[in-house]
Amino acid sequence: MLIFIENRSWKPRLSQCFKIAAMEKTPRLKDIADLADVSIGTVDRVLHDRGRVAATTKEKVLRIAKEIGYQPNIHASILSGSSRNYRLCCLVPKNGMDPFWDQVHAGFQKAISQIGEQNVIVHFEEFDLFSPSDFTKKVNQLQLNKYNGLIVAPIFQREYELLRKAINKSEIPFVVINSLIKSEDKSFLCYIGPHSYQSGRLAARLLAEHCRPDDKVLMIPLEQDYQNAQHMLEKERGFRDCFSEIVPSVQVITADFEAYNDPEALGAFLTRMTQIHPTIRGIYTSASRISKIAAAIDEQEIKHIKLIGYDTLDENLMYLDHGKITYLINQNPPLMGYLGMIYLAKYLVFKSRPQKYNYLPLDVILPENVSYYQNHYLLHDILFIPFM
Amino acid sequence: MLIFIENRSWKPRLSQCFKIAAMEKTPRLKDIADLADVSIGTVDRVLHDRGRVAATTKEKVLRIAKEIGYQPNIHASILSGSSRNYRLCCLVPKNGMDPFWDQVHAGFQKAISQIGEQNVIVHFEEFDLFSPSDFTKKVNQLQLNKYNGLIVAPIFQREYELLRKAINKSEIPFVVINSLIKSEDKSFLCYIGPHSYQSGRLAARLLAEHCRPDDKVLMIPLEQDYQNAQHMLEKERGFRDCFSEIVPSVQVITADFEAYNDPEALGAFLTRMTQIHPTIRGIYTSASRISKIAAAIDEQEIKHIKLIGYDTLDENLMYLDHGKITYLINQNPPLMGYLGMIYLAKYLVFKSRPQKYNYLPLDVILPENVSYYQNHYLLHDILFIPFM
DNA sequence: ATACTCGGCGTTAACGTTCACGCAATCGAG
DNA sequence: CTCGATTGCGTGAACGTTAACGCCGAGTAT
Repeated sequence: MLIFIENRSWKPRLSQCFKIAAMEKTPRLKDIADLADVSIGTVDRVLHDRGRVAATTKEKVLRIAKEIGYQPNIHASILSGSSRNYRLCCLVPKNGMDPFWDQVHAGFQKAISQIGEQNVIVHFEEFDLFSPSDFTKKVNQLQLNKYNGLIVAPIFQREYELLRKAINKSEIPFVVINSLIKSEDKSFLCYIGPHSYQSGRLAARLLAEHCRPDDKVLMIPLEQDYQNAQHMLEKERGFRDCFSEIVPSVQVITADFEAYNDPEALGAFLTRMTQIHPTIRGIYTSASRISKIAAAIDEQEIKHIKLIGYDTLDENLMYLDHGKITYLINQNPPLMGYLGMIYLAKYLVFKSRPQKYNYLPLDVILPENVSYYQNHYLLHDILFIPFM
Repeated sequence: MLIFIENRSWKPRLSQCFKIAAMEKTPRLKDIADLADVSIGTVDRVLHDRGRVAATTKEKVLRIAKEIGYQPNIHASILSGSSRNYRLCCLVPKNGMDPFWDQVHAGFQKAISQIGEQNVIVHFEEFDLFSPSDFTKKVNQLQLNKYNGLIVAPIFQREYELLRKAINKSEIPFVVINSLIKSEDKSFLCYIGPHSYQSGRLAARLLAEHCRPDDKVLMIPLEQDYQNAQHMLEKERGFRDCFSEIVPSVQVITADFEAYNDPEALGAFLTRMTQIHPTIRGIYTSASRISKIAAAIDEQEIKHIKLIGYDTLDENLMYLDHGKITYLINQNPPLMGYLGMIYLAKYLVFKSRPQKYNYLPLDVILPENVSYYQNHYLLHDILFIPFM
């Protein structure tokens, strides 16, 4: 559809003259205003729903805007509003305590470096990954009304309830990352993180391709109190479902071992398991600690056993290179941090609402393609993008 | 470093008052101008090297700009220059002839929809994927001086030479996608496409994990005149290198079959091969036509044979779902088109020079994670981003 | 001496959007 | 009937950068 807009005056700027010949102008507020016989200010009030406009005028403006396909000029918008600013708060596990969360923090930093120009200030409220009480403490000292938005990792299911109620009362938008709590409450702006069930299925598929009819596979979560972590249970469910669908004859054995920081104990445990179940073909760890298994397992036992786990942590990569770990599944922690912050900032700055559920890609990693998934590949080039 | 800038007047806009308390302003042209005792116009001339400035003034301005860490405001810059425009030309295989290139075109379209605001006009000059002479014809009717930039897929090694010389004479920036021609000439702005050698290695690794000592693997390129396509040769080299490094006892057999559109002939050929080499464990196709093998191969023969190939074409996905194809490697054709255009546009609009070599990620695809790599995942959210 | 060119610099309109402010008309309460 | 509140709308400054234009003075050619 081509609409002729009469009222545009052309000054003899050379480049503009060229432009007339080359392409039509994109419609502006002014064009809507002219067509609707109102002022720019009125159009702006309509489009931003700032009230003080007659119902008929409003309708007319909206109709015309739609007809001529108005799209706001994001650059003008930012430039104009460049004096506004927003305060975000990140309630996440401490940086420097856990390699997984360190990578998430790297993603945050990447996002911050890109949205800095947009007048977004980020405050970190970090808690101890292994201490529910520390989480509660940080929640209590959080002054929600100081912020325009919140990013939260609901690591502790029960303790998180407290925060949720406070957020709902204050009505600030919040983004949930890493895991979804089973709850009726869907008031979050969006979720960004792995699809745990699917992730378990993918691991199963990779192992299943190697299994013969009477093989067994071992699942060792390596997570403290994993029965209380929703995403761990989902992974196990996916893992088992996939096996029972594609190679039902293979037996899946779950056996957790929480003292994963003691290599000798873990080694003894693994030796015992392989003796009881000599046809074990693969071992799956649903946390990111598969390197603990690789370190503890006996050189001989591993010959015909495939190890699979999560994330490109340095320890994991070492064993992947040595061939002790066969596959890693990348849950892309930097992207989680990056997108969480970007989406929230975009929502505040541009009022652009993200998809509600954003499942991160599950990348299968082998020594030959690992380089593409390290160092936030692609995030280097792709920056915070203004769009509505 | 904190610099106090005296001369900024503050109008009583509430949000701005808040801002003073919250953070320092980022330096503007005006701040440089004040410190250097010149006008904005002069500073702009210096920074854009538009001449007409005394050497001492120029030096002074540059020094101050560096000292206060001046970064141009990209939004103001675009807004101001929004009347400029740029013309790009895409010299690529026709849309609608080949599923791989159709996906590349989808990436182009995505990029166009995002850079449209930036006043970039894209013209397509499409040639027949299977006709070197058509390529030459299109090159000859191309008026290079009409464009500010070029994107080219050098499918035909020899015929491409002609174009290269013309480009070099005209000195317009050009982006090379899909494959790198072995040539001394490195004058292109950047390359975007697969790392063919590494791609072959990855395929080898995936198959090798399934091989026992005396197994064999079959490589069937399924490409017309594949000896003349540089990237095909690279893939084969990578494939063989990887096998000889990690399981040297496995024999790699290359056997091309160009009549790949005749399922019966291909089926007969495969039956013959499996009879001659009964221990074949896997078949690798270095073009994106692995579905042809899946369609032609006998149900019985495939039981213990893993098929691996490239790209998420519909035909390939069907056989992946059915379990006939075990792995697909995604070379991400949409991303190739997308980035090619984005990088060129960014270079023209923002003068930001991309990395010279951009190798696309090699994603391993199974039925459980295929959804993440279809429909240009992520490109939906991540848009053309202004940055310098 | 006059008419130029041109180096060096400042001024200013324009890009499209936002939002505070202010004016006029209308409404409702006293 | 009057006064304050509210509704509906227009005006214009501001955001930071770009580049056309024009002025001044020094140098050069006639």
